[in-house]
Amino acid sequence: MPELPEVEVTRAGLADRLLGARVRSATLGKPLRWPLGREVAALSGLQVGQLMRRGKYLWLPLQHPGAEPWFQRPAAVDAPPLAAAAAAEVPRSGGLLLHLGMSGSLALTEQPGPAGPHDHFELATTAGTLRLTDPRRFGAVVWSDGLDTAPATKLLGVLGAEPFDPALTGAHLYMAFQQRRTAVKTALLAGDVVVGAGNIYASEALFRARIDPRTPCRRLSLARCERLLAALRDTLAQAIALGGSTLRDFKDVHGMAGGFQAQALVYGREGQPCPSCGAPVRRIVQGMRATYFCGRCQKR
DNA sequence: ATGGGTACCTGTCTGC
DNA sequence: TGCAGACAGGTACCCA
Repeated sequence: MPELPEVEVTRAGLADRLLGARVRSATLGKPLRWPLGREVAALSGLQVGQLMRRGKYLWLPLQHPGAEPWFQRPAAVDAPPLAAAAAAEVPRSGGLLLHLGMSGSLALTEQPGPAGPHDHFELATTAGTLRLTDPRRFGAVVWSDGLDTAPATKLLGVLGAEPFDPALTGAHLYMAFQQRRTAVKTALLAGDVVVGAGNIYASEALFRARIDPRTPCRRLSLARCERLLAALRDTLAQAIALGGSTLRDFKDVHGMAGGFQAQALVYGREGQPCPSCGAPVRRIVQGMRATYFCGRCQKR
């Protein structure tokens, strides 16, 4: 489910509320994509930093608040033994890397009800309880000591550019695509050139750019790469403004569905008239994923 | 190295 | 009504 807009809507809804909160406890449900080790038991007392997004991942920094002045003591006297004891019990500062997979969503509630059968991770904090609901369990919660250490480096290192990075240009797309023989839709989904477009927004952006999703990357001109990047940015920005897309599972942090799916021009609209020319929208399968497009408006 | 297919898991919808 | 099968927003991994 969650593509970049849904993850960004989630981040925006959580960041301010969680900033500075202290972890009370962490609870695991059924296993997710990767095991979260015994770090979970030692998260209590850590303080939440600025929630960030990279691609479809969220990074929740958790820092040891030892340097915080909420509890004053003569540091010179007992700092060494206390520091040694803390180091043995509490993980080094780091954070949780979260992924929503296909069906995940996060909610932060002050008074959470009992956990449901699809609630697989819970972080109780002084700002409320953060809960990950994910029926298909393709999502992930992983501890990393930092963004510059494993496993964060491994997971994030393969990601392409952020679509809204002002340094990213159509020329970058063009150069990267010159090396590729795959269809442009497949390349967008792969996310190693530009991140953020999943199955919905890849189809939507290609429609808006009037590019046939089957076009081999290396056949795209510079002008069409520029058009594609602009269309991708427009599509993602519109989706973020509308709270993302909800096909079935996605909810924002308040439990509200997104609104973009009603604005989809081709995704999920097989046989319906193209909003531009009226020809029936086609559905094909690329890389075992459905692709929707207009065979008349979108050119190879 | 690139690129394709497989696997992970559960729920919902369709057609017989 | 029951049931098998297809399909669903992602992505790491294995093999050609």
